[in-house]
Amino acid sequence: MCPKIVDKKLKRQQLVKAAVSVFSERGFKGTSMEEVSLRAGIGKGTIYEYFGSKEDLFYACFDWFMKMTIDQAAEALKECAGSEEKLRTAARVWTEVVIRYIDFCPIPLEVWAMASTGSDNERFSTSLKEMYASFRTSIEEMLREGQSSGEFRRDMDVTAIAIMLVSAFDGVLLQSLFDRSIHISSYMNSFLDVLVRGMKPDLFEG
Amino acid sequence: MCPKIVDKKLKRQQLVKAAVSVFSERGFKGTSMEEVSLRAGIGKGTIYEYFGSKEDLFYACFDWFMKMTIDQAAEALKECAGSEEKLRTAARVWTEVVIRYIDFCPIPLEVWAMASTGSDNERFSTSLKEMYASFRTSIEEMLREGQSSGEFRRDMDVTAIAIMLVSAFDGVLLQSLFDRSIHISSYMNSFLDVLVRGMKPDLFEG
Amino acid sequence: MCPKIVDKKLKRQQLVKAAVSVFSERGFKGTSMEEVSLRAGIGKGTIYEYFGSKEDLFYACFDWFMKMTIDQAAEALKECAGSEEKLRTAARVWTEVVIRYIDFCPIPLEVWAMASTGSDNERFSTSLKEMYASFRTSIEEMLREGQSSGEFRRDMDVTAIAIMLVSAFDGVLLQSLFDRSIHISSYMNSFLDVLVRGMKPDLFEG
Amino acid sequence: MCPKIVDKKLKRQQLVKAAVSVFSERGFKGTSMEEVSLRAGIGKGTIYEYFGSKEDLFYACFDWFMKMTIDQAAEALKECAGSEEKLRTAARVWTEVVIRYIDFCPIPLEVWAMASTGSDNERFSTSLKEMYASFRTSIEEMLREGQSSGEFRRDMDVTAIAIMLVSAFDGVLLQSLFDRSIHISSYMNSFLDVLVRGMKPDLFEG
DNA sequence: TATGAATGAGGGTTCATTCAT
DNA sequence: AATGAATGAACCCTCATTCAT
Repeated sequence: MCPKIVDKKLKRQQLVKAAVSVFSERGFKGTSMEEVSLRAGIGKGTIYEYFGSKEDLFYACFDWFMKMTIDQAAEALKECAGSEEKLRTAARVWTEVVIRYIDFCPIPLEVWAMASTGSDNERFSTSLKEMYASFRTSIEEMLREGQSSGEFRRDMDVTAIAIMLVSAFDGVLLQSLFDRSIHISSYMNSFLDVLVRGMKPDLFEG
Repeated sequence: MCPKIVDKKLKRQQLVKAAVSVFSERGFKGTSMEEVSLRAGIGKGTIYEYFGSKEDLFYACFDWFMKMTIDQAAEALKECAGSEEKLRTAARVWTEVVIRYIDFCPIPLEVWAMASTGSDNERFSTSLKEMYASFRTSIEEMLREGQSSGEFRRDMDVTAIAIMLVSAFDGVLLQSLFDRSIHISSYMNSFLDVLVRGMKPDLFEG
Repeated sequence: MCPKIVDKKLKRQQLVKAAVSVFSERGFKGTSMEEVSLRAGIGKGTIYEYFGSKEDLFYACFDWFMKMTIDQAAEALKECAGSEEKLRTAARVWTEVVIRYIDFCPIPLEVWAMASTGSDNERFSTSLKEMYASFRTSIEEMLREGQSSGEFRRDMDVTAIAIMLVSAFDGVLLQSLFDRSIHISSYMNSFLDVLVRGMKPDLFEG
Repeated sequence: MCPKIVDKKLKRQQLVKAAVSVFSERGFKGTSMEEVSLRAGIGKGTIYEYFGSKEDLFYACFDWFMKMTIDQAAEALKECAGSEEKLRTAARVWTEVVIRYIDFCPIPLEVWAMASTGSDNERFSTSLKEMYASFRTSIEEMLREGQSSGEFRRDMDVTAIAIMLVSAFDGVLLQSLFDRSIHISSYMNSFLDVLVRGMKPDLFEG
């Protein structure tokens, strides 16, 4: 008469949480649906009530990671005033995410690997491209804003800087994974010091 | 007395070549030994005459990629004079390798993913760490040389710059994989223009 | 909430039954899990729901044979009075088991072979040794009982007789396997007639 | 002009010797032709110059064991006078063979296992049957001789005793394999003491 | 005659997915 | 809605045998 009332949204989230931890530890192919179900404390078959396939589940995990990152960045950038401050804030947020969620960082790495191989992973490469485009555009805007305001010199290739900054951000994620003793926070700052100096207008220009 | 005479070294190399192309397309787990054997034009069992396991074969592929990169860099750096030139040359070599071998770049990516998950891949994470340490040290040396010669300012964090540069290099590899339309060469140059400016001593210092 | 309900114990037993018949026909190495699954009328993968490996399955088959033999012997010996009667009953039970289960006797033979070669079959050799020790001890007890009661002479080497009797029992199993026309039952009796006569005290002793 | 002169007989024997040791350690299926060739110090393909198949090679090993046993028995029995002495000599020879060649005894065991399973091992079961028939007949003859000479009583089932004795001999081989601490020699003697007493005519018969 | 590189059929095992309950 | 027993395709690896040299 009255089927069991279940908060499917909530259960789905819990399932993703369990899956994230397993995928992070074992990688996509190394993870079995059975282990996910055990970690989540539910039956193996039940996963398929929430996700159509292992890939769907994995995609949800990646999606969680992406959204979490974007949210944190948006939140932090809301209150920033100057361009340089924004840039440094973006770097700080990314650093914090990497440090805080380092255990789950194998997931985006795995997605990179999946997107770069195989042709049937349209979904992953599309998401990745969108995310990158979005990040890059954000950075570009910051830089352009800085140019308008006179904070940054006008003769620099904004797109290039943006792309390379995003690259550097990805790179520190990678290195943090293999060598967790690296203090990416201070490195990132020292690096930005130099880079920002290179972006400042010449003093005598004015 | 007179068994079939075969150049095992050469055949091994050809096998690695075939394996590199399959692993690049399908990833480690997605690659079957059968497909490698077909691509190499040999029998499935023959692979095991040259490599003890699928993992061994994959490691050989990664090793090939690593050595190839290092060799090209060493070759190019031999004739460089100034520190900035060295830095730019290193960037150029990396860019060229990425462009030229973009189809095989999924392999280091896969290795990154393997090294970050699972604990039974000691070999891969060790190699990776060594390679990173070596790259970082090379860059550090260039920077320090520049400091000694007065090309670069003394108050910058050499280690931080080195780590972040290596990160940026890795990052462009990643982005190139997902968006092959990116002109990493020019981006890399523009980026270095800015960074190097930030590393130059203040004019009025002297 | 209501998964498929299966009597796993029962199904496990049925699986062992099927496996016993295949292993008997083809030997351990000659048996494929596929054939076992076909004989059992289930899918190949299903076997692994019940047994962790082929060796586990085989061990279960041997275990079944051992336990069955021991049970039958214990049952029959319960009602025996005299020592000679016990001895003859033990012989009869063994004979009956051999005749009745002759088709499955290759299994203990295979275990013998496995236990005598290779060092990674600890489990099998341990079980075998335990079983032999148990059999030998039982026989020894019968003989000693007979000595106490005056049925058997005191100057015989009880351990030696016990060991040799167990050996003879094994031996008839072997010969029955290769030549099924042998009437082991009557041979066993005739043999015991002679042996028992040799074990009786000299008439004039009293 | 003049092909290398090789003593094929000798080389064949050396090959069998190597094969015997490997088969004994690893069993038939567990032995690879490669390991045999290594142990024999020759090329893998060379084995096939001397034996048509792995089974042929194994058969040769078994044949070596059989012939060796028979030869030793024949040699020892040549000089025996009385029936009991012959019986005891046969037992002693068997015991010595088992002790001396215990490391190679897995081979007849393996043959038993092969002959009892599979239908395509005609050769092995035929040889086994012949060997058993021969052994049994020899024992029977000894017993009958003893009956004729008055050493043994006439009312015993000679065939039964012979079969059971052969069984007991096989059995001690088995037990020696699993428990090498057993002193089969003394056990065999003690056992024969009892059995022979049971075979002696009643004193007052005469 | 001797060799060992090459082969490919075969087998144990895993696991995403299905479906009866 | 939830479950877990069942499945079978897929895959890594072994190894007896062949054959070019």
